[in-house]
Amino acid sequence: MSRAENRLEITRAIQGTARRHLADVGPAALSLRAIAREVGMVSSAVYRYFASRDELLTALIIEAYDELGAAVEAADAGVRRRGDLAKRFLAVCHAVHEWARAHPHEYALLYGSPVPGYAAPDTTVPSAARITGAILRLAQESERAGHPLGAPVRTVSTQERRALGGVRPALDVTMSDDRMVRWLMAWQTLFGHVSLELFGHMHRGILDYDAHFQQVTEQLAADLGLSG
Amino acid sequence: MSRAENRLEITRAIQGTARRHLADVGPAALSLRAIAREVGMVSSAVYRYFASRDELLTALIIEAYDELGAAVEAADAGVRRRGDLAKRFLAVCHAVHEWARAHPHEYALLYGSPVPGYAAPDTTVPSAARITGAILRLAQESERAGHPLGAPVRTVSTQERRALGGVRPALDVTMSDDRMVRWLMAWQTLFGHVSLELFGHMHRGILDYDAHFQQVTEQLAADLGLSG
DNA sequence: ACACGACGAGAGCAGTGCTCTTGTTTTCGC
DNA sequence: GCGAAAACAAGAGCACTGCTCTCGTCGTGT
Repeated sequence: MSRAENRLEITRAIQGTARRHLADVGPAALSLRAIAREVGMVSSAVYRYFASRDELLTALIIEAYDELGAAVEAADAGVRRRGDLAKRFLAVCHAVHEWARAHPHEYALLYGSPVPGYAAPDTTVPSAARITGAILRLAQESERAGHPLGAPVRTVSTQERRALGGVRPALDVTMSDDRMVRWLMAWQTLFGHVSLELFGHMHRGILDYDAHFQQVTEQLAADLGLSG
Repeated sequence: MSRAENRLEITRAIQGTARRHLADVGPAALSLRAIAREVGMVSSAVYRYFASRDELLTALIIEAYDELGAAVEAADAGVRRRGDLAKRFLAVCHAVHEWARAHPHEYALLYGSPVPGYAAPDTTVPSAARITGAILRLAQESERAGHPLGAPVRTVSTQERRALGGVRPALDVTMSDDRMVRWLMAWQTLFGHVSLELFGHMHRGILDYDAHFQQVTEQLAADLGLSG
């Protein structure tokens, strides 16, 4: 085995072990030493592969974003042929919900509190944009199909018009301002629901998370004008 | 100074210092030893006042919930006399938004990722319920005033009806199911917006957070049927 | 007055991220 | 093919962390 191959394999072993530890104990309790022990190295040796704990964390963040992004895109593609935009939107929402519930620590790493002293580098941006991009691409298709919004939107202020200016170039989508407002609200509701649920704020209030999520996402689809 | 007085004062000094450290470095980096140093004690002495780091954290969580709860209630009370429900709702939303921006680490402690290995005890529940309670009390008043929802809600499924069963006893409010669905969605949108903003997910997309928040909350008020 | 309990200090344990040095092994240029 | 250079693993060490245990000291209720 060549040196380059070996390096790749060990890097993968470290990241894989880190991933499993992350799922077990969460990002804040991730121990580089414990990872090294399991891989069969001494802790200092890990620094040959990742310059710091933060760099390892960045790799895990990108991996998680890409996994969630792939899940979302797969869910969309799975119903694209025989489904209308409402079905596709619901599939995307459920993909986010299910992935988050299956990987609560990874979800917390992505959408929970930022790790203190850690600032995500720009390398994470493209992977992060996959999820929001997949959602807003449905919005764009909806507009191109000429579907009106299900619930009307108030007049968009000029400040808000300016504020929205960054979304189109960042995610490479185009649509009217009022549609973007509704879809951004749906985006916030979706992640608000998932975060509040996963972080325990629905405890003893909502008795059936899945039923409530179903109701909320169907309502979002109706507000967006997706239900035929 | 009697022993009991002294104990109270030192307890407060520890919690106050902890609070300042929390605002500086965030919950995960909270160091009991550093707090002890600043108070002028050795770390082991702190354990006379808080049985563990987790117990200190619990005290901070309750303090933060109560502070946010008080801010929300004050915002509501401030416009109650001369304002309709729309103004009160907007005041409450802005209170949450502003408190979160002024105290990002405290907000993260409350609504961000749970601290690993820490489970919030039931003592935090009443304080946590103040915020959601203040919001849903507006919903109740809106219903009692006979205001219809601004955006209609789909038929509430029987599963969802059951799922909502815990909200009324937990927060001591009553309202119809469809109204509760809309208000819970508004609750999710509000905290979704704040979390996504504070945790960096609107970076380079939304160029003016305040303008967008204004637009979104006004839209929520309209959907809830609050705007006269 | 005295015994008990509260208290602060200190040492110590097991763990952390990270750095530096040391010895070994692989790779590459001549 | 050989020697220099780079890559690598290991270990010791530093400054931390939460937490426990012990040991004197001092305030307080009986």
